[in-house]
Amino acid sequence: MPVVVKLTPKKEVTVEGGKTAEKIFEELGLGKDIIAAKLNGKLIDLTDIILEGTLEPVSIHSKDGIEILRHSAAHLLAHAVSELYPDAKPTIGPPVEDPPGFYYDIEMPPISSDDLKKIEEKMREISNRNYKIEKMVLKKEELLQMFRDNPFKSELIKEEVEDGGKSTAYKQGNYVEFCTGPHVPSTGYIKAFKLLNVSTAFWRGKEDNPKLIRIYGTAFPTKEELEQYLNMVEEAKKRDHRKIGAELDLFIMRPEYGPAFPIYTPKGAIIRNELIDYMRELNAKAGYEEVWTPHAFRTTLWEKSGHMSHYRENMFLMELENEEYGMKPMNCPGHILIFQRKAWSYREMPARYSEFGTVYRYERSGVTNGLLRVRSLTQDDGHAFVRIDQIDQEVGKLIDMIQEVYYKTFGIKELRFKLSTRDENNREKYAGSDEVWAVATTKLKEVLESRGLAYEIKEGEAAFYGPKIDVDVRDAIGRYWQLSTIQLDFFMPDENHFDLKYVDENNQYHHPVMIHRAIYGTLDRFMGIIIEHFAGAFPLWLSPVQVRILTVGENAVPYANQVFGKLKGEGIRVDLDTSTNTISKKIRNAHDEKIPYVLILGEKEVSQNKVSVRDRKMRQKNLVNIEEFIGKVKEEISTRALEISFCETK
RNA sequence: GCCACCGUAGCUCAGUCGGCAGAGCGGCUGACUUGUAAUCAGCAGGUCGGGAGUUCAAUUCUCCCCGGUGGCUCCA
Repeated sequence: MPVVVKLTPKKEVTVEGGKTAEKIFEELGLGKDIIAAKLNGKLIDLTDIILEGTLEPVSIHSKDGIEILRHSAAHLLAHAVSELYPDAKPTIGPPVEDPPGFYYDIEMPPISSDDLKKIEEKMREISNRNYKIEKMVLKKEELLQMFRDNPFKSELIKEEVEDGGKSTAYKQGNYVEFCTGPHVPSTGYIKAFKLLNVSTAFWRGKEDNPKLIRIYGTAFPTKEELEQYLNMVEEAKKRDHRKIGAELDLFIMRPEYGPAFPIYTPKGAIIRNELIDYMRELNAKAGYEEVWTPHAFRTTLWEKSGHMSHYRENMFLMELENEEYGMKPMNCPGHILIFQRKAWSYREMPARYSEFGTVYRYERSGVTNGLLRVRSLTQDDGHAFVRIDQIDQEVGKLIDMIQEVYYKTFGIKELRFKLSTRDENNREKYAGSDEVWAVATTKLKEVLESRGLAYEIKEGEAAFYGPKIDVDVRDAIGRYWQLSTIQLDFFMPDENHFDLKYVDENNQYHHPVMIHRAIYGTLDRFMGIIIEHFAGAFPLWLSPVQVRILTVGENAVPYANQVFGKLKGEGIRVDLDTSTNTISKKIRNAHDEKIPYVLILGEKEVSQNKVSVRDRKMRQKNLVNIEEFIGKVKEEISTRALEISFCETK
């Protein structure tokens, strides 16, 4: 029977079937980098016999090929562990796309980083033995017999293989894996790999299940690619906001007095305040009225809002004069009190309140992280109280706002939109009627789709009070963090909670829907993300010091003072370095501090009443008029330009 | 909270197989008065995260605690 072999998307040949994919490719003269095949679009092993269909070679350099390589590398890891620790019980070990690599969860005694080296050596040894990786097709009973000593694999076989059905296992040397494959042809294909770290995980992610050792590693088709990746990781570590935050003196932590309570220094506070000013402008444009609410309330409020029953473990609570108080973990109940102060007409909806509200959440000790996960956090919070027919328009405006902020103003392109819906099998966990959920979820979906945004649906991740759209952004080392959020809430406005109302044109009362939203998410996490995004080289409007004046020789000092005063008078954040350091040293310091522009003032500038401008990208424009420079700088600041461009030569 | 690793000067890090604690940068002082990515010299700076134990002697070994990092879990 004929097999159509697609050599490239355009080039096809037809060959006779009935032999292995490997044989077919070999006869067509394909190289050794072919490690698997695709039959009618499905990945298979080279050793599979092909009868008919469309067959494509899968190169180790392709996306599929690399995934197979990493999957096989995970097996190699489990194989090595099994040789070194005969009692170890491998569970699952998948490839991971982001960050690129793989892991394997194994039940075994805890290991150290020295052990990791040993395991890696053993992997190399097994790779060099170049075992053939052989596929075995086995009946369910045979598989259960084969893995009878491994309760994890047995559980998987019971679940995944039908009674009376068959599945596959792969054998390399004495090591056998229950796995559907495909895999590289032999262990010798896995050459460029490295084990990265060890942690723990729970079987199937449940805290009460057995604890497993998770070993992370990565693998690439070539040693060069592996090296390149490891270098990239090293480079990324230099952008870590904790490192840059200390170097540029933006914030400090004093864990002995307040673990995960960030303290913002003068320079960091400038960035925070610039971020606030910008968002304040956007909020005002979007119809939000800024409010302010206290940092603590009696727990009577938190009981009414449901926080005492749903969020108590994360709250800072205190008792005073026999009354219990709680630091606010969220701003919404405060905003609800503001909404409740008067009667509302349908004509006045939506009502919108915003607040840069600092909230306090007791996060478990192992989860905090620099500015990215803290216990005191300031949200660019806002609540819109809307009629149900206004949901889509309101959400649409927020999506536009998110896009403007991230794409345009900050140049952050890699956003991950998530639509979190309720778990349809557990409806009782959620508040509100089926109809309302259906309408709200559909509306959110439509808003995303009408804007052509790719999004992931996260079933079961909705808040109990309503579905939501979240936006995640990556940090320097590739972890995703949630920043923006748009949450629909039918719960707090209802009659069992705050019983919020507006009256319609027929004099009927309705509950408004609450939209909880934050664009940055929190100033803290957002600052962490942009520090890494810009690697500390902020756009001019955000830079704590926008211009530094450097003098060459003491004769230039009076003139430098004059220029300094002029820039300061224009509202530019400027400082002055008249130290006796060499000009080289002053430039180096400014560069290390990522100061956008430096003015170099020496004899020439003094005598001609000009300035020489050098930017942090080492571009320079000599002897220009001060006014010209000031004009351009002010323009870059007021337009919140992403790039510094004064020294650009066209 | 769980597991592994880590904690030495403001920062980056060396060091002690148990015997008076080191460097570079930064800071201070002085000299130099400088033209595009580190001028030279001197000085100061440490309860070696905290507590307990073993020891003639602990920064080093043991235990407990605190904190950090990476994961896991959690994340209204």
